Amino acid sequence: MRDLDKIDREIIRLLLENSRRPYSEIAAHVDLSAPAVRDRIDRLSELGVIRGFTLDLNTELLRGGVGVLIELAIEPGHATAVADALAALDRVEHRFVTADSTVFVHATLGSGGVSELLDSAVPVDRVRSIDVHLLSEESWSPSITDETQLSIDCVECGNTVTSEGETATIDGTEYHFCCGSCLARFEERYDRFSADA
Amino acid sequence: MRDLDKIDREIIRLLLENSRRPYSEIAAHVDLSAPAVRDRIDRLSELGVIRGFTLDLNTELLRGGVGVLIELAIEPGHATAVADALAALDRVEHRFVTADSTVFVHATLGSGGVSELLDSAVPVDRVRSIDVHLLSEESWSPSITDETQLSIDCVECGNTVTSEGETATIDGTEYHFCCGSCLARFEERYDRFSADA
DNA sequence: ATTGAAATCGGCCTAGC
DNA sequence: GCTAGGCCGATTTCAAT
Repeated sequence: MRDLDKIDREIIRLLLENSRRPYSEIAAHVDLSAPAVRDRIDRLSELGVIRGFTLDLNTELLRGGVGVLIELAIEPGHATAVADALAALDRVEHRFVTADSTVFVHATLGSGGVSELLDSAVPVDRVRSIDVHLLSEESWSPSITDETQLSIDCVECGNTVTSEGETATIDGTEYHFCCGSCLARFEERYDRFSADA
Repeated sequence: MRDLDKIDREIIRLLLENSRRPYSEIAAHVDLSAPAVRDRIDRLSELGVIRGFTLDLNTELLRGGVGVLIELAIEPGHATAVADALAALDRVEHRFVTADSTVFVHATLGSGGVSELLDSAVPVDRVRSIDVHLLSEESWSPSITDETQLSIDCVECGNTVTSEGETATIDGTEYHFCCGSCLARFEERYDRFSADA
């Protein structure tokens, strides 16, 4: 498994700035051919590093309601479940889960307010407290630093996959492993599972 | 000034999903010609509703440091200034300013930790307290609802510009006004200012 | 209609086994 | 010496203007 190199980071930087840039323009910047740039972008997409191409909207010019940051203190162990339930909601733009089991939700309220937003999605008995911060300003400016590296977990043991790791495509899906023995163990389990089914 | 219509919102939705979509494909979806779609996207960009085309990166696969949400309680009246200072930092991805003068900053820490990040940018004497939340999960899913409308402030009086408002281009810049008299007042001041200079 | 970009393909080069 | 991965260049198809 190759890590991100300087060129990958530069391509990401250029696409963060303008994702509609033609491959040929990017190619000129990083001194490669257009197909090579495309290959790298495809690879970054398959890896999941690039989740998609999207818009930077100025939400301050759009009025679909009031912007809020909701702070939910959750029973330990249930933060991820609550966060997942919130992910499905249209009005929720960001979710942050903290190490101490608090969920921050950045959302736009409709006329129904906070209760309309949360009631359907959040299991009340797991929530210890709710704090709603009204927002007067929001901004977003994504970036990537020169130190940014890949951080992929081995699907077998959970350790971080280094450049010595291995990648295997099984039934059309790519899986990443930290070492050959994790790959072997995974394949064995996979074969057993497939045979059962 | 025209407001957002159903087609504008559909175009935004399609671009949020994939900003590299060709105009022709969008055109087929909304039943217009490709140039017409282009005109609308240009208009949305000029209005500032679309700030740019960018990437949705999976930060959980990228390791440039530790993700944190920093909560800064600021002296009333200085929140915006502090937020602006933070905007320039590379490691800061989001900033939220609340109505009660708290600034939330979503950032990725380098080896220098929080102090390295904040020391250079934040005037310490304006900060009442700092709270750092370590993040274990982050997610982003932008969307636009059917109720979303434009919300542009009149540059003369600050009121919201409705569909009855007026737009004028002065020295190459577009300005929006809630009514004709605000436009006239603005132009008069502008001429006086230009004459002085 | 013209210009330019995206997609696709065969072949080359390099690193590693 | 063989394989895999990364890149190039040419060509064809499709989009932008």
